[in-house]
Amino acid sequence: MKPYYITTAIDYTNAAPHIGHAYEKVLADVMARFQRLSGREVYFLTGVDQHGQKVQKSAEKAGVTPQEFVDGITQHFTSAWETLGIKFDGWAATTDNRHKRVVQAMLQKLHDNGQLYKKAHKGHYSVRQEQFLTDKERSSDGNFGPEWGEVIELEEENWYFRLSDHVEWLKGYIRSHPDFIYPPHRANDVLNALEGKATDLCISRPVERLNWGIPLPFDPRFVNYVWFDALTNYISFGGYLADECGNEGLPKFDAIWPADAQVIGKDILVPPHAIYWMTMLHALGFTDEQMPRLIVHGWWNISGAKISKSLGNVIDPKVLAQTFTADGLRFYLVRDIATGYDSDFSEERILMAYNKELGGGLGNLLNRTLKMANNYRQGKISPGSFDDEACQNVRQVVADAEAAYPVRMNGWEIHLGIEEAMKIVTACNAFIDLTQPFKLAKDEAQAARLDAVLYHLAEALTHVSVLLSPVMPRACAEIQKQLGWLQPEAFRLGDLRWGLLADGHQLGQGTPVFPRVEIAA
RNA sequence: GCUCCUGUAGCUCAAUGGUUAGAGCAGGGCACUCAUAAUGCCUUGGUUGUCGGUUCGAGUCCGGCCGGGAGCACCA
Repeated sequence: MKPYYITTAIDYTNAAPHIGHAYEKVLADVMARFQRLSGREVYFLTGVDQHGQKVQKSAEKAGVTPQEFVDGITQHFTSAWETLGIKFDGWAATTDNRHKRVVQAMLQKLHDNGQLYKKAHKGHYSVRQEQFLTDKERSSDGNFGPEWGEVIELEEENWYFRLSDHVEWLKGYIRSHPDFIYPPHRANDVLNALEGKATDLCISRPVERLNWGIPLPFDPRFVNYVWFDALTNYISFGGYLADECGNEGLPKFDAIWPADAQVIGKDILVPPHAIYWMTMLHALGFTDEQMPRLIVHGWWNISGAKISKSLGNVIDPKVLAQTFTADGLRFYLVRDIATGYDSDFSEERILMAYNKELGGGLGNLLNRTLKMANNYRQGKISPGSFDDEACQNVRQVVADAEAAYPVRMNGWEIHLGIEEAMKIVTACNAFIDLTQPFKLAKDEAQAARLDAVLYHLAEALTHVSVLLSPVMPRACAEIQKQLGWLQPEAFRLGDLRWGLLADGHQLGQGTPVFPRVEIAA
């Protein structure tokens, strides 16, 4: 099976990352880790979009070169991803020379094939914003508002991509490939946007207006503008045209393409990814079988401005990670939203998810299990010979969860996959209250039963630690450390079976993995 | 304006046209003491936005109205 190639949108290096950036990367990272755990080879690409006018202007304002400026902002991203445990294989920075070479080679190819042409455009131009204005920019009275400053008539030559040549193909492709976009209802938006007259895509800016970009190889008076630069990262850093461009240190393109998942936000589906990106690939000669799959996620809405009072700036992922640990934040970000839909970020909810589900549920289960095992058996456990309905039920819950979990995860229903794993936690806590091992310990005649109960708890927890490891890699490693069980490097989901802990297994000491967070109201 | 989605418990959401519309959280009560004031059990709570239609039967299908949201290609 080909490696699982997963990408995220590359973030614009104009400002530091916020919770939305973090969510997308966590979502992709969870899927990448899940696929690795499933035994699939994975290539996970993420990165930053460093060119463009906003960067050029911000750098001028800051009195530094554009490269110095983007290097600074880029560090905010890389350090945030390190904090959050985002484990990517490839880093796509659009100022990377390997990327520039591919963009130029690609543009040259399209130029040679007659897919690009030059024409003059006359329209309303905002001097202050340095951009042409469309009717959408007009205010309700039909004029351009004061925010645009002086608006003049301007004629300018630019290069265009024959996007309209590929629209009919795209419509047919979307209709015949229901899996192209997840969730599928988004495809309607694309088809709706494709109704009406198709127009071509402007892909350049004169160097006088924009110089912070990649020059067109066949016309150096122009710089490439946005899409053929930013979107191309998915293939340039995947090894596309690597031989021809002399690029090294990249994957074998034929081996990893097409992307199994291009994780993007709903704001950049139409038109960039669903229309520009797809027609670009088609123009380059990619076949239907070589088209990527788009995973479109929703947004975290910040409802009301008052939620950050007691937490400080709540939308800064680093602050949240400090309060709830990186894994606590990762858990919340994929637990409290359904992929493709929006959710409201709420301080109350993240506090609840952390304290109740992780602290009171999973963490406390581990802690009470380890304390009892250490108090009654010096931490040494044995399955023993005792069995009853309660024990069987625990094993059944584990088996059911492990059957449902990969189905949910593969279908991008991460929150439901998590729910499956948490069912084991709930069942184990009920199992303790039912069997009352702390009472069994006082009765020597119940020794065999106590052995069975303790073993079932520790074994079930081991399984949970594997299932949740894509979501909370560090916390699950800590849980496994306390359980005295080291997950083998090559351990896969398919290796999960009852009896991971050997007879006589020595458990470690328990320390709260998710210490309770107290927040003053 | 055009296209599409949506309205179910305080909140977030489930319910191939078929028993008495379910679950989690929040709220209330009880139990327990191994554990991070943790856990378990029980429980209150709904005229399914509204009006009409189709049907033996409608949360589900159709239409109107009211409310919420999304998208509509040379904006990054």
